[in-house]
Amino acid sequence: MTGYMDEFFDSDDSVSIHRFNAMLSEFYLKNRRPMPWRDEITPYRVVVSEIMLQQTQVPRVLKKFEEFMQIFPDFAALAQASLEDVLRVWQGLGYNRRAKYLLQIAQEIMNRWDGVVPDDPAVLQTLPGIGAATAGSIVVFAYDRPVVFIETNVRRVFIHHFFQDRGSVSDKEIYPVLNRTLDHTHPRDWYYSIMDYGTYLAGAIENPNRRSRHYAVQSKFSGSDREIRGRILKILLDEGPTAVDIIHQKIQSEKERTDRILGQMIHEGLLMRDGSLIRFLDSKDFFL
DNA sequence: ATCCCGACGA
DNA sequence: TCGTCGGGAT
Repeated sequence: MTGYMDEFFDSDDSVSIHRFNAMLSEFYLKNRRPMPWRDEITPYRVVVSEIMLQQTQVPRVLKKFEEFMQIFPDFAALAQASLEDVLRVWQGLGYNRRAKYLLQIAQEIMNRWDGVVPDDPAVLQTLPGIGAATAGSIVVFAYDRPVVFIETNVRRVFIHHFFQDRGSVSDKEIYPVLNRTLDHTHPRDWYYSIMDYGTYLAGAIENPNRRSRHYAVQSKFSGSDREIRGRILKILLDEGPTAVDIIHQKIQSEKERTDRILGQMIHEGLLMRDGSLIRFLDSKDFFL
């Protein structure tokens, strides 16, 4: 059934894929980055690290991870923590919604999954704050199973090597190549090597992800709502429940703007009004 | 000043 | 599909 050209391209692919994987493993042999969630692997440590790594670079996560593990050593401990406790440890990692997602994940793992992290990406994606990329990475890194997922390093490496002279490369195009390249015998190490090589590439050449169809530049932080949200969070962590007037005073922005931002944070389930005070939700306020 | 980065809700 | 969400490094 296969014509001459099909066979030609198939064998050509095999060769380039084989070379690529040989290059990867050679790179990894010399440049493997030690990380606490790689060197002592448990499903809990994998879940926590992957949520932290969603939008935060490795060096910043490295500084927080051990502290987080000391304070919340397992799902049981985390599931019983207050949102305020988790947010306090989370300080500095950014995107604070993730701290709440992580707390909810721990509660759901304990109560619905008997304390066991599901090994099915589709199931993991039903948990809050876990999308396709994180679901795949959890299954790969916790259970060493060959699941295909795309995140920034995968994207960077594959665009660089397999879409050399292309622009606007979509993830849809990357999936089939990734699927054929993935090492099904040692998927965990294979993905580790992709992560390390991708990070190396980021420093060595212009970011190939600029040629991804999904690449986007984010608005600047200084003067943004995000900055004010961060400051509101810090006030509440330092002062405890605080009157809206006091928050207005400390934030020093237009009242309407501060109110709008407070309203969003309440809407997201991070904060709540308690009489005239603003405070963090108690776990019982959102417990399943 | 610019760069980076996955999930979610509209 | 697009806008939003932090904060540190460079």
